[in-house]
Amino acid sequence: MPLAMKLATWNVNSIRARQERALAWLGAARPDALCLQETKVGDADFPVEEFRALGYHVALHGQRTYNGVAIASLEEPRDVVRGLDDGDDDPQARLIAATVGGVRVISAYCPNGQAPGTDKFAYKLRWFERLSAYLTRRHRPDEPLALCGDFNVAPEPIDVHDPQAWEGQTMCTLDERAAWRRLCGFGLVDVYRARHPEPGRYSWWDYRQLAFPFNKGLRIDHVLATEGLASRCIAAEIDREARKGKQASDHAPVVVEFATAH
DNA sequence: ATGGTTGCTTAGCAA
Repeated sequence: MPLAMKLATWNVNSIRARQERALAWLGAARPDALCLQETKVGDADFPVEEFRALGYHVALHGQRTYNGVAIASLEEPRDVVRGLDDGDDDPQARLIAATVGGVRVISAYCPNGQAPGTDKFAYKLRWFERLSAYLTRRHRPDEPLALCGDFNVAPEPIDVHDPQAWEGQTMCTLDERAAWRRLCGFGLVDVYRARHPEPGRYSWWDYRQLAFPFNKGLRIDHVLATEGLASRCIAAEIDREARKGKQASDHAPVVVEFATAH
Protein backbone atom coordinates (compact mmCIF):
# COMPACT_ATOMS: atom_id res chain seq x y z
CA MET A 1 0.00 0.00 0.00
CA PRO A 2 1.62 3.29 -1.06
CA LEU A 3 1.92 6.04 1.54
CA ALA A 4 0.26 8.64 -0.64
CA MET A 5 -1.92 9.05 -3.66
CA LYS A 6 -0.71 11.51 -6.28
CA LEU A 7 -3.42 12.96 -8.48
CA ALA A 8 -3.03 15.35 -11.41
CA THR A 9 -5.24 17.21 -13.85
CA TRP A 10 -4.15 18.71 -17.16
CA ASN A 11 -5.96 20.26 -20.09
CA VAL A 12 -3.58 19.12 -22.83
CA ASN A 13 -5.35 20.89 -25.72
CA SER A 14 -5.20 17.89 -28.08
CA ILE A 15 -3.52 14.65 -26.96
CA ARG A 16 -2.22 14.07 -30.47
CA ALA A 17 -0.53 17.48 -30.66
CA ARG A 18 0.73 16.97 -27.08
CA GLN A 19 1.51 13.27 -27.11
CA GLU A 20 5.27 13.55 -26.75
CA ARG A 21 5.13 16.17 -24.00
CA ALA A 22 2.27 14.48 -22.16
CA LEU A 23 4.02 11.12 -22.10
CA ALA A 24 7.32 12.67 -21.03
CA TRP A 25 5.56 14.50 -18.21
CA LEU A 26 3.68 11.39 -17.13
CA GLY A 27 6.85 9.32 -17.10
CA ALA A 28 8.63 11.86 -14.93
CA ALA A 29 5.79 12.82 -12.54
CA ARG A 30 4.31 9.31 -12.27
CA PRO A 31 0.98 10.31 -10.67
CA ASP A 32 -1.34 7.50 -9.57
CA ALA A 33 -3.97 9.11 -11.76
CA LEU A 34 -3.97 11.87 -14.38
CA CYS A 35 -7.19 13.52 -15.48
CA LEU A 36 -6.98 14.79 -19.04
CA GLN A 37 -9.19 17.32 -20.79
CA GLU A 38 -9.53 18.50 -24.37
CA THR A 39 -8.05 15.33 -25.80
CA LYS A 40 -9.86 16.21 -29.06
CA VAL A 41 -9.76 12.64 -30.30
CA GLY A 42 -12.14 9.74 -30.73
CA ASP A 43 -11.46 6.72 -28.52
CA ALA A 44 -10.22 4.63 -31.48
CA ASP A 45 -7.47 7.19 -32.14
CA PHE A 46 -6.28 7.78 -28.56
CA PRO A 47 -2.65 6.64 -28.11
CA VAL A 48 -3.60 3.84 -25.71
CA GLU A 49 -0.51 1.71 -26.38
CA GLU A 50 1.88 4.58 -25.69
CA PHE A 51 0.26 5.15 -22.28
CA ARG A 52 0.28 1.41 -21.66
CA ALA A 53 4.02 1.30 -22.36
CA LEU A 54 4.50 3.68 -19.41
CA GLY A 55 2.41 1.43 -17.19
CA TYR A 56 -0.82 3.41 -17.41
CA HIS A 57 -4.34 2.23 -18.01
CA VAL A 58 -6.69 4.69 -19.68
CA ALA A 59 -10.42 5.22 -19.35
CA LEU A 60 -11.70 7.23 -22.30
CA HIS A 61 -14.63 9.43 -23.17
CA GLY A 62 -13.37 10.97 -26.37
CA GLN A 63 -14.68 13.17 -29.11
CA ARG A 64 -13.19 14.15 -32.42
CA THR A 65 -12.22 17.83 -32.93
CA TYR A 66 -13.57 19.28 -29.65
CA ASN A 67 -13.75 18.26 -26.00
CA GLY A 68 -12.81 14.72 -24.99
CA VAL A 69 -11.76 13.62 -21.49
CA ALA A 70 -9.78 10.71 -20.06
CA ILE A 71 -8.32 9.28 -16.89
CA ALA A 72 -4.91 7.59 -16.98
CA SER A 73 -4.04 5.53 -13.92
CA LEU A 74 -1.46 3.06 -12.66
CA GLU A 75 -4.17 0.95 -11.10
CA GLU A 76 -6.89 -0.29 -13.42
CA PRO A 77 -9.79 2.19 -13.22
CA ARG A 78 -12.99 0.66 -11.88
CA ASP A 79 -16.68 1.52 -12.34
CA VAL A 80 -16.09 3.90 -15.24
CA VAL A 81 -19.00 6.27 -15.92
CA ARG A 82 -19.07 8.51 -18.99
CA GLY A 83 -21.00 11.75 -19.26
CA LEU A 84 -23.41 13.42 -16.86
CA ASP A 85 -25.86 10.53 -17.09
CA ASP A 86 -28.92 12.75 -16.68
CA GLY A 87 -30.91 11.82 -19.76
CA ASP A 88 -29.93 15.07 -21.45
CA ASP A 89 -29.15 14.50 -25.11
CA ASP A 90 -25.76 16.22 -24.96
CA PRO A 91 -23.24 15.22 -27.65
CA GLN A 92 -20.30 16.96 -25.94
CA ALA A 93 -17.86 14.58 -24.20
CA ARG A 94 -16.92 16.51 -21.06
CA LEU A 95 -17.00 14.14 -18.09
CA ILE A 96 -15.59 10.76 -17.10
CA ALA A 97 -15.45 9.17 -13.66
CA ALA A 98 -13.60 6.14 -12.32
CA THR A 99 -12.52 4.69 -9.00
CA VAL A 100 -8.75 4.57 -8.50
CA GLY A 101 -7.03 3.70 -5.23
CA GLY A 102 -10.28 3.92 -3.32
CA VAL A 103 -10.95 7.46 -4.54
CA ARG A 104 -13.72 8.42 -6.92
CA VAL A 105 -11.84 10.43 -9.54
CA ILE A 106 -13.74 12.64 -11.97
CA SER A 107 -12.19 14.36 -14.99
CA ALA A 108 -14.28 17.35 -16.08
CA TYR A 109 -13.96 19.74 -18.99
CA CYS A 110 -16.46 22.45 -18.13
CA PRO A 111 -17.71 24.55 -21.05
CA ASN A 112 -15.78 27.73 -21.87
CA GLY A 113 -18.93 29.75 -22.38
CA GLN A 114 -17.48 32.08 -25.02
CA ALA A 115 -19.12 35.31 -23.80
CA PRO A 116 -21.92 36.35 -21.42
CA GLY A 117 -25.26 36.52 -23.17
CA THR A 118 -24.48 33.86 -25.77
CA ASP A 119 -26.06 30.42 -26.11
CA LYS A 120 -22.71 28.91 -25.15
CA PHE A 121 -22.69 30.87 -21.91
CA ALA A 122 -26.20 29.66 -21.02
CA TYR A 123 -25.03 26.11 -21.78
CA LYS A 124 -22.07 26.61 -19.44
CA LEU A 125 -24.23 27.73 -16.51
CA ARG A 126 -26.68 24.92 -17.15
CA TRP A 127 -23.80 22.42 -17.36
CA PHE A 128 -22.61 23.47 -13.91
CA GLU A 129 -26.12 22.89 -12.56
CA ARG A 130 -26.16 19.47 -14.20
CA LEU A 131 -22.77 18.69 -12.64
CA SER A 132 -24.02 19.73 -9.19
CA ALA A 133 -27.07 17.48 -9.70
CA TYR A 134 -24.78 14.63 -10.82
CA LEU A 135 -22.84 14.83 -7.56
CA THR A 136 -25.93 14.88 -5.32
CA ARG A 137 -27.54 12.07 -7.33
CA ARG A 138 -24.56 9.71 -7.43
CA HIS A 139 -22.31 10.62 -4.50
CA ARG A 140 -22.11 11.69 -0.87
CA PRO A 141 -19.88 14.34 0.65
CA ASP A 142 -18.52 11.80 3.16
CA GLU A 143 -16.93 9.60 0.49
CA PRO A 144 -13.41 10.17 -0.90
CA LEU A 145 -14.01 12.00 -4.16
CA ALA A 146 -11.88 14.32 -6.27
CA LEU A 147 -13.50 16.39 -9.00
CA CYS A 148 -10.61 17.47 -11.22
CA GLY A 149 -10.40 19.46 -14.40
CA ASP A 150 -10.65 22.64 -16.37
CA PHE A 151 -13.58 24.51 -14.84
CA ASN A 152 -13.16 27.63 -16.97
CA VAL A 153 -13.87 29.67 -13.85
CA ALA A 154 -11.43 31.79 -11.85
CA PRO A 155 -13.18 31.52 -8.48
CA GLU A 156 -11.91 34.77 -6.94
CA PRO A 157 -10.03 37.96 -7.88
CA ILE A 158 -6.84 36.44 -6.42
CA ASP A 159 -7.03 33.84 -9.19
CA VAL A 160 -6.69 36.50 -11.90
CA HIS A 161 -3.56 38.46 -12.92
CA ASP A 162 -5.56 41.66 -13.50
CA PRO A 163 -8.85 41.33 -11.60
CA GLN A 164 -10.19 44.73 -12.64
CA ALA A 165 -9.61 44.13 -16.35
CA TRP A 166 -11.20 40.69 -16.11
CA GLU A 167 -14.19 41.62 -13.95
CA GLY A 168 -17.34 40.59 -15.80
CA GLN A 169 -15.38 38.81 -18.53
CA THR A 170 -15.87 35.13 -19.29
CA MET A 171 -14.46 32.98 -16.44
CA CYS A 172 -14.84 35.90 -14.01
CA THR A 173 -18.54 36.80 -14.05
CA LEU A 174 -20.77 36.79 -10.99
CA ASP A 175 -22.93 34.05 -12.55
CA GLU A 176 -19.98 31.72 -13.16
CA ARG A 177 -18.58 32.30 -9.70
CA ALA A 178 -22.00 31.63 -8.18
CA ALA A 179 -22.22 28.38 -10.17
CA TRP A 180 -18.76 27.46 -8.86
CA ARG A 181 -19.81 28.11 -5.25
CA ARG A 182 -22.96 26.04 -5.69
CA LEU A 183 -20.80 23.20 -6.95
CA CYS A 184 -18.49 23.50 -3.95
CA GLY A 185 -21.60 23.58 -1.75
CA PHE A 186 -21.86 19.81 -2.25
CA GLY A 187 -19.01 19.61 0.23
CA LEU A 188 -15.90 20.18 -1.85
CA VAL A 189 -12.64 21.93 -0.98
CA ASP A 190 -10.45 23.79 -3.51
CA VAL A 191 -7.36 21.77 -2.63
CA TYR A 192 -4.76 24.06 -4.22
CA ARG A 193 -6.11 27.28 -2.70
CA ALA A 194 -6.47 25.65 0.71
CA ARG A 195 -2.70 25.08 0.73
CA HIS A 196 -1.63 28.19 -1.18
CA PRO A 197 -3.13 31.52 -0.02
CA GLU A 198 -0.62 33.51 -2.08
CA PRO A 199 -1.56 35.41 -5.27
CA GLY A 200 0.08 35.03 -8.67
CA ARG A 201 -0.52 31.30 -9.06
CA TYR A 202 -2.28 30.44 -12.31
CA SER A 203 -2.96 27.35 -14.38
CA TRP A 204 -3.80 28.87 -17.77
CA TRP A 205 -2.16 31.56 -19.88
CA ASP A 206 -3.43 32.71 -23.27
CA TYR A 207 -1.18 31.75 -26.18
CA ARG A 208 -1.31 35.36 -27.35
CA GLN A 209 0.46 38.51 -26.24
CA LEU A 210 3.29 36.69 -24.42
CA ALA A 211 0.86 36.03 -21.58
CA PHE A 212 2.95 33.23 -20.06
CA PRO A 213 6.31 35.04 -19.89
CA PHE A 214 4.52 37.97 -18.21
CA ASN A 215 2.54 35.58 -15.98
CA LYS A 216 -0.73 37.07 -17.20
CA GLY A 217 -2.76 34.02 -16.26
CA LEU A 218 -5.87 32.72 -14.59
CA ARG A 219 -6.32 29.86 -12.16
CA ILE A 220 -9.13 27.89 -13.81
CA ASP A 221 -7.90 24.28 -13.43
CA HIS A 222 -8.80 22.82 -10.09
CA VAL A 223 -8.93 19.78 -7.85
CA LEU A 224 -12.06 19.82 -5.71
CA ALA A 225 -11.99 17.17 -2.99
CA THR A 226 -14.50 16.11 -0.38
CA GLU A 227 -13.50 17.34 3.07
CA GLY A 228 -12.26 14.03 4.43
CA LEU A 229 -9.98 13.54 1.45
CA ALA A 230 -8.91 17.20 1.38
CA SER A 231 -7.88 16.96 5.05
CA ARG A 232 -5.30 14.35 3.99
CA CYS A 233 -3.67 16.66 1.43
CA ILE A 234 0.09 16.77 1.88
CA ALA A 235 1.06 18.68 -1.29
CA ALA A 236 -0.49 20.78 -4.06
CA GLU A 237 1.44 22.37 -6.92
CA ILE A 238 0.99 23.83 -10.37
CA ASP A 239 3.71 22.62 -12.72
CA ARG A 240 4.68 25.79 -14.58
CA GLU A 241 7.61 23.97 -16.17
CA ALA A 242 5.16 22.03 -18.35
CA ARG A 243 3.87 25.30 -19.82
CA LYS A 244 7.32 26.42 -20.98
CA GLY A 245 8.85 26.16 -24.42
CA LYS A 246 7.54 25.15 -27.80
CA GLN A 247 4.46 23.01 -28.37
CA ALA A 248 3.14 23.50 -24.84
CA SER A 249 -0.52 23.34 -23.93
CA ASP A 250 -1.93 26.69 -22.81
CA HIS A 251 -2.67 24.98 -19.46
CA ALA A 252 -0.26 23.67 -16.81
CA PRO A 253 -0.86 20.48 -14.80
CA VAL A 254 -2.20 20.80 -11.26
CA VAL A 255 -0.77 18.09 -9.01
CA VAL A 256 -1.93 17.15 -5.52
CA GLU A 257 -1.00 14.42 -3.05
CA PHE A 258 -3.11 12.82 -0.37
CA ALA A 259 -1.83 10.69 2.48
CA THR A 260 -3.33 7.22 2.28
CA ALA A 261 -6.15 6.57 4.77
CA HIS A 262 -5.74 3.82 7.38
C1' DA B 1 -6.67 47.58 -30.16
C1' DT B 2 -13.26 43.06 -32.52
C1' DG B 3 -6.07 42.72 -32.04
C1' DG B 4 -3.12 38.41 -30.75
C1' DT B 5 -2.01 32.36 -31.06
C1' DT B 6 -2.88 27.49 -31.39
C1' DG B 7 -5.42 23.18 -32.99
C1' DC B 8 -8.53 20.87 -35.99
C1' DT B 9 -9.69 20.85 -40.45
C1' DT B 10 -8.93 22.75 -44.53
C1' DA B 11 -11.97 28.69 -44.08
C1' DG B 12 -13.83 28.88 -40.21
C1' DC B 13 -14.67 27.70 -35.50
C1' DA B 14 -13.38 27.19 -30.75
C1' DA B 15 -10.64 28.37 -27.07
